[in-house]
Amino acid sequence: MRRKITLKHIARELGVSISTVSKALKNSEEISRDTKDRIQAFAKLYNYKPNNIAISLKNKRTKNIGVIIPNIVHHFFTTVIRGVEKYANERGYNVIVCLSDESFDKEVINMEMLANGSIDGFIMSLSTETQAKNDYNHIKEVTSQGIPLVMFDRVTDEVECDKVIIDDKVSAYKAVKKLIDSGRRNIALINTENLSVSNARTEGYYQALQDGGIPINKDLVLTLPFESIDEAAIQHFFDTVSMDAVLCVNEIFAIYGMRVVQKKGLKIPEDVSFIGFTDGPLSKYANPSLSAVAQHGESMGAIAAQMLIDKVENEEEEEVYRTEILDSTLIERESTVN
Amino acid sequence: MRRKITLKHIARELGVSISTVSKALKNSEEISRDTKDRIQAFAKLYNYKPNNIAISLKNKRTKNIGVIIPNIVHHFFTTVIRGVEKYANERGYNVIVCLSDESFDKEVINMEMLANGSIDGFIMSLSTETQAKNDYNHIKEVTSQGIPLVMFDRVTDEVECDKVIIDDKVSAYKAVKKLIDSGRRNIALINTENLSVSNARTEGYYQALQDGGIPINKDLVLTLPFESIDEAAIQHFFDTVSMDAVLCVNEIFAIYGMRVVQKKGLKIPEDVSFIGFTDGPLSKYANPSLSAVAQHGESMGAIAAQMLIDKVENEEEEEVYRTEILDSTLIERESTVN
DNA sequence: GAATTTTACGAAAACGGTTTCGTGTTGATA
DNA sequence: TATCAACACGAAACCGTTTTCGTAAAATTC
Repeated sequence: MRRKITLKHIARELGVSISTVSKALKNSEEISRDTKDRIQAFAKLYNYKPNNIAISLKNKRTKNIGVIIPNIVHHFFTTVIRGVEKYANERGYNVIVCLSDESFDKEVINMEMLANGSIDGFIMSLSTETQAKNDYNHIKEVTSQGIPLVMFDRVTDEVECDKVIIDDKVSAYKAVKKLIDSGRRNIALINTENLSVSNARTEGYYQALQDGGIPINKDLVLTLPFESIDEAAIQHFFDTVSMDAVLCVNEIFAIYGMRVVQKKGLKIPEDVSFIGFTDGPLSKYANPSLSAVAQHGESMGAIAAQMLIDKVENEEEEEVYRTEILDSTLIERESTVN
Repeated sequence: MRRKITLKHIARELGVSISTVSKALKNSEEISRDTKDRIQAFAKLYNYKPNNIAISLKNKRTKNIGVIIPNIVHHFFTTVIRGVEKYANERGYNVIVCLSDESFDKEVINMEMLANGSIDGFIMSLSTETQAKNDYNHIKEVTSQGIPLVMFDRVTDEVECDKVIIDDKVSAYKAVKKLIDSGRRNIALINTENLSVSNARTEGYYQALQDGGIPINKDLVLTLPFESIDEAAIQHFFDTVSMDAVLCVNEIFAIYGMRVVQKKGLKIPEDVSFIGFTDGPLSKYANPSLSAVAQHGESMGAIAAQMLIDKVENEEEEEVYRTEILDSTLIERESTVN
């Protein structure tokens, strides 16, 4: 077991000082060609690589970025991570992933753990619990220490920092408008409690109906607890309410809704159109395939990473925060008529 | 912007030495009650937290574990990460995720980056390119430095380390046997090139046919390039070959296959049964829902993390390596008859 | 009251690097 | 030949901890 070699080893072995070795390996002008050659050859032979931790301590830079997300078993977050990872890697950063599991406490613990020197900055999306509690002190604590933060998707106005989001209201608006334009009048909505993005989508839904001159009917809105598939509630909803289109704030609700509707002998999209939020494999491979609002998670992740690293590397910039609003795309598939 | 406070600050502020502060905060017997109280109160007031990097350097322990996977936009790997993260977190470790993107080069770069002190050990699953190349020097390099490694799912005999896998051969065998027992005779297989797990599953498929007294017909096997959905090839396969059951080495092939079969007017499962590998949301929400071999990624991740951390923390144990073989479960849904 | 033991703290080394500054040798210049 | 700059290198500080060891002063013992 060859243990990692250090500058000290090389110095001792070659009878020079540590500083000389360090300089030689950086090809410093201060060191003679001869000595540099000897040292570089030796280092190469023993595959010397500087210790990241020591460098981090010296530079007060870890080249790690912390990503805190509520859930990783969720296609959207997964694509965001991929975007972050790809971009960060290109700029020489590693990504430490922490899952809050939609829990406030875990979010706090994870942030505190990473904030003590492990990372240069955070990228995060709020847990539902945090959004419900509306308590952001742990986050303010971190930003007040000067640690850069970029929030994405599930954000809050309570914290001043860079943000990258899609305009959920406009996205929902456009989706509903599409349904109206294709002649639908009884448009239902299945949404979720306590979630910033769900609320924004709901606003867009109402706005589109209003602008389309369609009276609002609260019976057409089914609100479910966070992403729990309450099968009975969904069944009951479709049994008691009649509609010709449904907008769902997530994929699962839509997929499950389509099942129920099909079981009732209705045709999709002829009798009922469906549009889901957050395009993922489920939408793509559903039968019929599901029209969906694509959020482009990978770009979102890459942009968040770029904003973060730019801030990390530009020391003492003026404290000005940006909110980047990304376009969403309505991907039309079999569950809607063209 | 309150910058992070250090021992040095506290020491200067209170007119004591750094060592005294350090000891006081650890409640050392060496320090008088009075002094300890003063220091602890001060530290609490300014929310002192020791710097992780400095501790890592001192202890030669980072409390980070590196996870290298080919792809994160893949439900199975996602569940594994979740398992790793949950377990690791409980034991006070953070998880650094790197994606090889199925590329040999990225796998090498990521490992080298992390191996220079950033992590205490690795958990990894091989990229297809690495498996195709059959070159594991980067991995041997790391293990020879004494860095603990646990491989999962896509493993190789070429590297000596702990492993955690499911018995893909047996799993496939059981799935095919199930099909045979339900009366199917023309059982097709859709697999993929250059992938250890796909090969093992293929072996199980052949073995089950043989043991079931069913002659092997190579026409019933369609081999596709890695996870690319060659729609034309799949279409052609189902157009030219007739079968009454299909085993697929991944979800996507199965889902897509079911589509093609349904479009041809055949009924699932009456005319053709389908079983997929790696149970995920796609299988669960497919229409009809897809029977699948569940790999229990989350347990796999948790077990891998446990093996790794145990090794990391048990310094100089005898070098004995274990391979943990997990049971898979055939989850029967609508795509097979009971 | 002298010798010894506690008590309570500080100095310094160590982890593995980087970097500033000082200095003994050269070789060139006047 | 005396002076001085250039060269090539080493000492030491520093990043933020932990930990060993040394030591004044106070307390105890005889």
